[in-house]
Amino acid sequence: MSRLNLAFYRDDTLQVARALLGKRLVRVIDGRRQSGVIVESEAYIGEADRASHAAHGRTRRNEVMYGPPGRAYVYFIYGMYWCLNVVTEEAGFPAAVLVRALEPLEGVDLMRARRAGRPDHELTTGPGKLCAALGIDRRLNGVDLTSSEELFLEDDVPVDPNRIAASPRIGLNDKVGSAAVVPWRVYLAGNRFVSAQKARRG
DNA sequence: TATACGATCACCT
DNA sequence: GGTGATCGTATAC
Repeated sequence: MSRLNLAFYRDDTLQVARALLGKRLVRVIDGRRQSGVIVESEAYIGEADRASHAAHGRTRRNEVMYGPPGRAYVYFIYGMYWCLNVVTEEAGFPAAVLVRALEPLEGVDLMRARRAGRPDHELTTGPGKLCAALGIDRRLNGVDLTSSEELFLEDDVPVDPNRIAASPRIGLNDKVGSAAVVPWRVYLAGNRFVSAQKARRG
């Protein structure tokens, strides 16, 4: 299994969002691997994207998005959840892909322990859930995914492009205008680990 | 210094 | 269908 390299992340963000589907997200804690296949992601592209954290320019919070590609951008939301992004494109241009859902593969026992009381099919079916399951928090913000020993991505089995579906991104405020409707969420159609709260398009 | 709110989730009816 | 939890961040005073 080979690790994704810098060139993978430096690419066009929408391309990376699609290419991440089927890749393996690996978290290593105390030498134990916990991993899952990415089945859902969302692209956030530049300051012109009004739904992006970079929509109002560079701040201490979003500065990792402005840095080199291949870094983890981990942010805190709603007072209790963490979300994981991978930074894309050239340094200086703020763009990233939010990892929204995983199909668990390795270390499921550890994920169950961190998500006590949740059934297996709800361990990683959302951006907050997967960070809880894999023990991802602010300590990993800015980590270089091309060299880190605790968080990285690997190649896995190729995905049939025909299985990739797209939809508007989830959870955006109406105030972001047209950014709320562009189909920058992508996912593996039919996969049971795609996040699916309520009825949802796509 | 104060305040409003969010790239969510779980639990309620 | 609706909403409370809970706090870092941005922005307004």
